[in-house]
Amino acid sequence: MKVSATGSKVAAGRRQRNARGQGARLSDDIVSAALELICRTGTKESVTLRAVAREIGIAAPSIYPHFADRDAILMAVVARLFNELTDAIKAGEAGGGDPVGRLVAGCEGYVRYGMENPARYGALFPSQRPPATADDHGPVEIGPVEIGSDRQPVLELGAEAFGLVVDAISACIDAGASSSTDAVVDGTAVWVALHGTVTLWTALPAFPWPEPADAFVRQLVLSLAKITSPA
Amino acid sequence: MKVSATGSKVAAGRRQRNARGQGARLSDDIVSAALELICRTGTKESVTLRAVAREIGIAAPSIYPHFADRDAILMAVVARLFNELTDAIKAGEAGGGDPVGRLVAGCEGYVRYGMENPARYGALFPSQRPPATADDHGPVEIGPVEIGSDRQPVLELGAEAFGLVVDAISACIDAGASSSTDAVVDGTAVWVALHGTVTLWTALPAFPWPEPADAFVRQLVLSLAKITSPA
DNA sequence: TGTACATCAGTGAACGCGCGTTCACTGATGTAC
DNA sequence: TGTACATCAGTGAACGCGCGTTCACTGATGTAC
Repeated sequence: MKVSATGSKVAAGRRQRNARGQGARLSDDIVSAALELICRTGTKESVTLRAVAREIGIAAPSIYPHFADRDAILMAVVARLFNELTDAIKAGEAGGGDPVGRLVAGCEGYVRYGMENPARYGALFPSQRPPATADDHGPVEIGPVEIGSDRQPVLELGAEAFGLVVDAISACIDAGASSSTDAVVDGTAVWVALHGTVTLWTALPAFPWPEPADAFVRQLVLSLAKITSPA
Repeated sequence: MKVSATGSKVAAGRRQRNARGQGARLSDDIVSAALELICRTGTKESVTLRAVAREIGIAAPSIYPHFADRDAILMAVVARLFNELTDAIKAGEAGGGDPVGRLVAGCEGYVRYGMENPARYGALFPSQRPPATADDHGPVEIGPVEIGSDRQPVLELGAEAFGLVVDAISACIDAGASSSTDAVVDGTAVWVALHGTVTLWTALPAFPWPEPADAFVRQLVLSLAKITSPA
């Protein structure tokens, strides 16, 4: 018998009705079930109202009092995942020693989280790209454009994770270990490289990636954060 | 009236039947229509057999003699897109002068292609991530895992583009302009950074990205390719 | 203390939609004799 | 030269499925009087 983070039962046939006043627990179970589906299938696509309901053992319409639609569920999932990612960076940093060690270890924590949880990491960012305003061969009439409504919140939610990287670089600058003159720009470069590493590595596992991953990440970070005196 | 690359008509109501012996033209039109859908919607998801057929003006079953299934269509689309990406890199390189200039310009061409054609670039790589063998909170029974069948070919198709980057770095090494001792590993680092730049930039356009993009890319490449004497 | 009532936390059937896929078919065009 | 036939390049109707969403409903539990 599986038990959700909130303690109520999940996925074992018909679910036991929450006690009066505890209706909100279903909200957590819905988010957990959506995350479970993402992990099992590797894609957000699998999160349909009916699949979520099936996973929990409720009727599909029971979701409506808790979430307006599919996007609202995904938004809650993304919020939970960004917390996990931030925690992974912090846990990494805690294992570093001096500022450079902390920066590198934090970035390794980021990449390790993505590598070990590819489905979770992949769910963090919107997969739908907006049509270019003038995509070649494109028709004049662009048609109904549905920007994923979970696009903007990613920025707010990801700000903390990004801030950790920038702060770690700033600490290196302050310690005289980095020649960077702009922690934000160089933090952006580091972030972009970490993201590319996670997404390409997990998307193309058959590519001859340099092993071990930690050493590869370390080199990336030392270069892009302009570290002058590596620990 | 729109005309496909092969000269036959596309999307204008009922399509005119191909002449005897020219049946293969429909194959190209199917791929073009799938690409058109991807560009218009920003996601491969929109490529359904029925949507493709609607786009061309044929009946849905008419696709079967040309493609076994949806994945076969997408595979053909990806092949076409990798050629475009490779061309973009080559066009960039052609605008560079010395080895370092060519490397940087080629990478700028890569990123420019991705930025200007986010839907096309996004379609190049499989969006589905494989479930981790031991995703946390995951159940013991993993369930039916559908690895996107377009996963492996990406490697072969992308090999040429990746090779261009590696060769450009090798040229820099040979010219004494790079302290790299492993063009493949450093090429991987560059590729990962370019990929991260394109995907994050287009996914999160509201992020305060450093402008101009070309200068950002240039810095990334100079650092990761260990260029010692920038042009 | 008893009881009527309100509220909570859902259920179950039904709708219309787009999808992949199958099946038997159609009509133009080339070719063998 | 005529004509029967094979082939090509598709069509149109139909199937069963999962989906989002709606609607009226149910049954347990707390609360006012």
